[in-house]
Amino acid sequence: MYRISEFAAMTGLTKETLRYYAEIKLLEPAYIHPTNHYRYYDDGSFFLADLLVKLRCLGFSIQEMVTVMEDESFENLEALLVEKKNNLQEQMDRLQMKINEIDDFLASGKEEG
Amino acid sequence: MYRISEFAAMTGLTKETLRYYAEIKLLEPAYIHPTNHYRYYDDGSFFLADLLVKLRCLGFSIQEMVTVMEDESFENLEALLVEKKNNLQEQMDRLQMKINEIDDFLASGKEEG
DNA sequence: ATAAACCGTGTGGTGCACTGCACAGTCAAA
DNA sequence: TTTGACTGTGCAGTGCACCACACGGTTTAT
Repeated sequence: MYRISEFAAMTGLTKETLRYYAEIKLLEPAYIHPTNHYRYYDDGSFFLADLLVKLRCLGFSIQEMVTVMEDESFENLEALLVEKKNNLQEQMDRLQMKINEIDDFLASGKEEG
Repeated sequence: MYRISEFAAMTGLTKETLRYYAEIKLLEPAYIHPTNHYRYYDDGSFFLADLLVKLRCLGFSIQEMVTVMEDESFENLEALLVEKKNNLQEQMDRLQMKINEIDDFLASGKEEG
């Protein structure tokens, strides 16, 4: 069982983020001391926190991560990953369109100037 | 000279956005009535507003647009567009990396499952 | 026993780019 | 002249994902 600071160091999340994740029930401590309310995390918590860090890095929003965590068997995870991938692909397409627009903009500027 | 609602309809910006842009001196009305403080816009305003809409669509932040507008001759515009294009390219690269990570994630999941 | 380090709660702040609302003055048409 | 549409100001709120801080209790090491 790890206390919040130790667990923060293990996961790369800050203490504040861990408290926040507990508050919104995204990642609840494995155990909370009944009198002093200290949060304790275990190796199961670590597995989940590690997954959250990965998902966050992939661009998952808090709400999407909540959806992932709500399904303890993670059966939805693959579908959500595929969905996120499509999402990212659309973002890329939009960025490419903007780059093309800038190129047009620059080209038209050169003709006039 | 156009009043704010008419100008909003012309540009596609909302009245509130126009007031906000005036407040932060991104796009100031061509004329402000001295007693009732009504904002009036003209065709020069329209040219600028149209540019702002395009830049916003390209992903320019307010601060970047302010930088563009500060230079009335728009001599910096081309350099800023090139910079923004590189910026967008980097964003695309990061997105591609995330897509690759998801593919790895999905592939590793298939092996184990 | 005491000091340092740690933990809790609660609340407010951050940055971005607006949006919404209340209240009040103003203008245009009938 | 009255009604309704329009405009102004000022300020609070939005969503996201936290961060910072004050204040006070707890634990750990010396």
